[in-house]
Amino acid sequence: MKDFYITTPIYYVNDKPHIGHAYTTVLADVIHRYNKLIGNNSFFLTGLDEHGLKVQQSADLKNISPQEHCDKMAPEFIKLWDKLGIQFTDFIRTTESRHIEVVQHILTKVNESGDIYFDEYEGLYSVSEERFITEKEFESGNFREVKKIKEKNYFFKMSKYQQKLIQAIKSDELKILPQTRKNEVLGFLENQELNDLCISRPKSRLNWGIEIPFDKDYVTYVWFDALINYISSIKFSKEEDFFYHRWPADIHLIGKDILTTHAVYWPTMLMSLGLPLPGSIFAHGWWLTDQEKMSKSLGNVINPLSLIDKYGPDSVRYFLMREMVLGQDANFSEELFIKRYNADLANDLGNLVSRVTKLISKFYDSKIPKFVNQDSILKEKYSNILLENRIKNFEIHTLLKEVTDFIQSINIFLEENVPWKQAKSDLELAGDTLYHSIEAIRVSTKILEPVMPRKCMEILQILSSEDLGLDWGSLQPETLIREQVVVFPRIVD
RNA sequence: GGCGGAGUAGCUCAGUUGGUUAGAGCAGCGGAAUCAUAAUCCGAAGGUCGUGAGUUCAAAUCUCUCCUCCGCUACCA
Repeated sequence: MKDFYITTPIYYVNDKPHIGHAYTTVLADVIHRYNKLIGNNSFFLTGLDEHGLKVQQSADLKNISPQEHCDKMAPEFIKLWDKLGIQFTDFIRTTESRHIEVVQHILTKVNESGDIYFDEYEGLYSVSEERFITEKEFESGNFREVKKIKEKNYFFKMSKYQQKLIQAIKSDELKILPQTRKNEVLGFLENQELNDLCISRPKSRLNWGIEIPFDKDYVTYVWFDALINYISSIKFSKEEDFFYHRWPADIHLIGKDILTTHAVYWPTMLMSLGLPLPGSIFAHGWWLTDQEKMSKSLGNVINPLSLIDKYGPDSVRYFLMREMVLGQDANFSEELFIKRYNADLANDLGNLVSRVTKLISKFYDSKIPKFVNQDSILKEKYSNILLENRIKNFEIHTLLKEVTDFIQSINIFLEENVPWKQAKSDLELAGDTLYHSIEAIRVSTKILEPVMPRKCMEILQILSSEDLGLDWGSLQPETLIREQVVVFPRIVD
């Protein structure tokens, strides 16, 4: 069976990583880990986009070579991913030879198949920015020295695949999620004729790029180069078995700002190559901050990434996953973070762990008590969480809501059965209550583990059950509870 | 301008093909409990479901008017 294959965009090294990069990457990591949890082999690719004008300009400003600039930026990303516990399978940089070779191979192949032609391009050129600008950019009035100039370039026959692309999107052969993004792309494709894509830049103007293999005077347009990372990483054209064991990707995770490149350029490139299309493209929303509350003059601007140092990576991962509704924009503030953390992690889950483990220490000498009844309301509720479906539909947010609801029901279960009272008259009955409670905690933790790997491992270690799976009833009576620590200390202002 | 989305309790949002007193979490209020991280549980309160009209036995849910906000309208990366 083919591996599950998930990607993030490769991030442009012009910028230091910010919350948007972190969100996409955490989401990919979480989906990757969930797939492993349910028994799939999963391949998770992320990396860096290192060519193009802006990289060259950034390097020029610092008086270093573009490659040096990239080599300085790359560790910024890798360090952050390490901090956030990102377990990518491969990290690709577009300046690596393994990528460059594939890009050139593809250019050659597409050229030979007749999908590339040489033509004159006329556009609005900004002298100060050293690049062509769009009509929209021109209308914004932010560019002073704008000239209309002509330039010879190579074009990819994207328009040739317009109808085929519309068909693929309509039929969900290429699924674009969420639905509104699919509508957007279809509206765009059906209402106008697609133009061909200019895929080269003359070296006289820009030389930081991959040389066009059949014309030494040109380098490859950065998007044409960058998108190919999704297949160069997995050895397209080099190791067929390795490649087809992963391609097509199950999901390309992207921000909504790069929808067109992924939903139009990329699939048409694949069509030209005769490769299968990715299963889905998921465009997520953006993190917003309340303009009124976040202002420099008030001095209360917070860098979201600073929360990692302050409160730990796992709780940030949880917040990102829990707070953003699928595909929509979400608000970000430290206040929201603290509320969410205290409510779900400290008050509910963390406190519950203390509550139950301490009862077990007190009444059962720290050993998991025996159960009397096979079934309980908790076991039944657990069986209603359809983990696999949620993961297949990328409904991480809904899944987390279901798990927190389940955790709440453990607290209710305790209130109803009052094991601290039961224990005084009927140790066996109280033991049954506690077994079902602690097992419910264990499976909840297991489900949360892909989101909060380190913290959940701590809890599982307390229960001496790091190696147990998702099945209800795996926890064995007599298992020793280890020393309790406060896993999610409450945040007090 | 064109196409599309959204406007539901103080806040963040759920609300299947129209159908009993519109739901959840958080905040606030009252109470219970005291095993637990001043954590937990219960209860009440809180909404003319953006506006106006229409269709219907029945509309947050369908149709139309208007108001507000947002997205897309490519070949920047």
